[in-house]
Amino acid sequence: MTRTTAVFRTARDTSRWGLDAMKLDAVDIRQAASAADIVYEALRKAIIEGALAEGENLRQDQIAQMFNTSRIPVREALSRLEQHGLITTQRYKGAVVAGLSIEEIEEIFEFRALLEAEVIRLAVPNMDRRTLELARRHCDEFGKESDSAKWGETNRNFHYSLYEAARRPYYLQIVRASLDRIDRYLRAQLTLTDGMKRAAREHEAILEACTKGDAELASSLTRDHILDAGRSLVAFLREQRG
Amino acid sequence: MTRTTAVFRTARDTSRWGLDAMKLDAVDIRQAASAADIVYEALRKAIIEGALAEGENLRQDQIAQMFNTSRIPVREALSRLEQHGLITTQRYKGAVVAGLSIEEIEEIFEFRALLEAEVIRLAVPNMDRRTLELARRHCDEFGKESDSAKWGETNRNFHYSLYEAARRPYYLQIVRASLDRIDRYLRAQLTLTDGMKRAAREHEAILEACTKGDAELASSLTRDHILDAGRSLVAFLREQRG
DNA sequence: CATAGAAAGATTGGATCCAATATACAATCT
DNA sequence: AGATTGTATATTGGATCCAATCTTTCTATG
Repeated sequence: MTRTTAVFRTARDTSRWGLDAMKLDAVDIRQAASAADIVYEALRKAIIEGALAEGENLRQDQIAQMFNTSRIPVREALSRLEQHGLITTQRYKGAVVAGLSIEEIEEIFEFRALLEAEVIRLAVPNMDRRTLELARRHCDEFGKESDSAKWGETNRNFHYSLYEAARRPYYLQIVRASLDRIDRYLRAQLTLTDGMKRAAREHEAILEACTKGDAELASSLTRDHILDAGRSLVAFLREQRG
Repeated sequence: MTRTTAVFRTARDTSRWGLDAMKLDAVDIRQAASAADIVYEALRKAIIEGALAEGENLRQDQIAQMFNTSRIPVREALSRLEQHGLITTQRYKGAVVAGLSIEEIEEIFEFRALLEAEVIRLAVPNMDRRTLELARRHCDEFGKESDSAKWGETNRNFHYSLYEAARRPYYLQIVRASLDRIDRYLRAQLTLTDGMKRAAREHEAILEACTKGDAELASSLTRDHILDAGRSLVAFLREQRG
């Protein structure tokens, strides 16, 4: 391992040798993921996609064995998940996948509507041809996917490709976190209703407004898109939960 | 320590004995803070109040010794601080108190204006007499305090006492996190300018609008209050940083 | 038989130890 | 001298061990 480091250290200064010719990417080796990063990302993905049911118990030892590591990185991953509201923990009792009440879900949708409507309003003036083309490609993906996991991914890609143009990293971080919290419920509902077709239509309309440069229209469409999704999800859950 | 635990364990089941008569508060002993909680809160407070300068190095070992504990709880505390954006860490290099660029500060103020204006709009219809009286008391505190740490605390108390009425825990969590990030800069500026007097006047106006039940006015006053503070802070920082 | 209380097992929180990496500095070569 | 390489030290990441607590099971007793 010491050898490996030495190799990279030498490789990093490309001023001499013929290294330039090798066209190595300027990857910063130090950003390599830690064990905690890997565990965190895996658990986050599992929770978001609904692979881990809400209320499910997360035992440190068990997770550690899954990832062939000790409990220390697992604890750090769990700590991060708790900060993001994806799990809840009790001292000496452990962690469970967080479940959301219908009221909490309603609040998050209301919040997202406010935030994302503003983000896209700020984004529209900055959208260049590349952004719109990228969003167009994501938008076209919707027709093809029926798997809810992939659909959810495409949904994120579409919205974020537009939101990026707002150049508001802090807003986007919050948007991401709030979507993380309700994505499972959204995906579960989309597969069981005609929500996907409806969402696809609304995405088309949003993209069109962006292409025309109509920030206000894009904003209000986004707002309605989110509120509609929230309403039908809540209706679905009330049915399901009784 | 074992003795102490035994005492608590016995005290917890109040079914027997004459404990009911003692009118003990129903404090859940299990919520007692862990070492990580204590370290986290202390560091968070220090960063928010500006006691720890931005860029300052946070050594795990050093902090552990300060709190008479091992590095494990310290690591967890640092992890939480990083999730909240109060510090930045690099693998094998450690943690430093996060600094914000002027652009980032502007973005956070813009974000807060959007969010808090909405929160207070939602809150006004729910404000009862107790809420308004509490806010009034906090508002009256402003005249007395000139210490920036206490002023900052009073400022939070005032705003949150109104925001609570919105009954939107998720919104409030985000509001709190975004204020945490810029509080240091705000406090530093307030002590050096006449910002405190101005803020006090604006607080009076906001409280008055709430008392009258004018949600739209309270919302727009809050929005302006935050944007004004942001603008003068940014001007101050541009001066200071050159 | 039901239930309070105690013992046993499981699980988390924290301490200590080892490994991996970074930084600072001395040694060496041109 | 200046650059480069090796080494020593400091610091973080991860593994293992112990203590504190929760949960379950068992037992005694009414």
